Amino acid sequence: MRRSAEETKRSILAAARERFAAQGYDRATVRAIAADAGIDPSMVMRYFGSKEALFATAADFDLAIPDLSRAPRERVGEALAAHFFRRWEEDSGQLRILLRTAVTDEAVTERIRTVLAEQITPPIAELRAAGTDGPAPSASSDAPTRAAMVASQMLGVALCRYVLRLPPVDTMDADDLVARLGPTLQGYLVD
Amino acid sequence: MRRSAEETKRSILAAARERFAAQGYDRATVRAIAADAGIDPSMVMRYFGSKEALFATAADFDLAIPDLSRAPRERVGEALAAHFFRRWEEDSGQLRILLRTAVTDEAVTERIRTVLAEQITPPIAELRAAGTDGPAPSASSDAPTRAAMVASQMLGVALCRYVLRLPPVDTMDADDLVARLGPTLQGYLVD
DNA sequence: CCGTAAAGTCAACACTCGTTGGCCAACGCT
DNA sequence: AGCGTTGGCCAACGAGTGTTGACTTTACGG
Repeated sequence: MRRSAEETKRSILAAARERFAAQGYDRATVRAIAADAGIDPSMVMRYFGSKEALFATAADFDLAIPDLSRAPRERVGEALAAHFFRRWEEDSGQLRILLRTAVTDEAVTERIRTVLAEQITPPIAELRAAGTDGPAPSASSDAPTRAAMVASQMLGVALCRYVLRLPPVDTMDADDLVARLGPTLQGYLVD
Repeated sequence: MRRSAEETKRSILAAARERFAAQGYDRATVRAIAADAGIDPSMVMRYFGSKEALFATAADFDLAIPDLSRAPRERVGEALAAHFFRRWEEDSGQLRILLRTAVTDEAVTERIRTVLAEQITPPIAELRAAGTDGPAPSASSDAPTRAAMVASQMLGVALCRYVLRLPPVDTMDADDLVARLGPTLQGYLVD
């Protein structure tokens, strides 16, 4: 009994997150994760049951979206971009796991679809409904399309910055990126 | 001797492209590719030497970039977006291979960096140099940054449309996407 | 102070992968 | 017809994978 159970469990989880983020699901082997955590591979199975279960808990995090109602209407795009980077810069591991595994694992892809539909689209629809004052019918809402355009730009820049490490996006100041992405998101949000 | 050598070779290559595009490098097994081509796995080695060599020839294609000098200056963004989709819609397989493997294979990532630096950045630098009439010094050219922003948006929308199949981007008309992406690229290109 | 449960190690299983070498069969030529 | 070349298959090897069970060591409580 060197370490406590909870302590070892956290150690395994941390090593798993790092490996999954750096190498993706297939190339991150249980043996390598165990070696990083300083224990035997069998302990991974003991504490998490299977590699897939380990990945499930390692990839179980929330990507909360802010309320767009605050922030001046002319700068909502910039505010949204800033929010994303504020979250990503403090922990890019989760995002790297998401992008590295989404291209292979259908479950992760489905999760992104859900986040887009349930967490990104509604605030945008609300923002646009608030824009049209009065009982404007806003016939066929294109909020899903606008949300998807926002997602495509943000996923793209995240891919280039954290996964592909494409210069000069990978080394730019987050502030500079926000300044450049702001007008784009603004265009997608409010035309 | 059922088929000619060249015929079988093409058959293997076609199966390989489909598998690599759909599953990425690791999950596209030599055995599965051989089964798709209707021959024995050993034939793959005979004709291509190794799995990595097979991948190299399967992923060896050019992503040519158009000349931005034509097209009216106010619509250069839209023209560029249209060009990408014209190329992608006729053969999305190559692009899927690129995106699915770039997140795992460092060589593919490096290839993207090279394309960005040698094929995308120069035309943009030239476009901007042509914009400033006269001997404007254009002190520190931010063409690399602008090119990277363009790349981030286009890679992002390609990821969403062809790999993640994120609704509604995956089913939208290419024309509609071009219309929405045009202003964004325009902003990145000419401020 | 000893027994017991927890924390950890070890060796192995069953499987899949890329890869190899030997064998077989069909065609084209003289 | 005979022969060599060529396209193809079969069986197997060696390495690496996730996973399992039995064994060993450590700490703690009566």
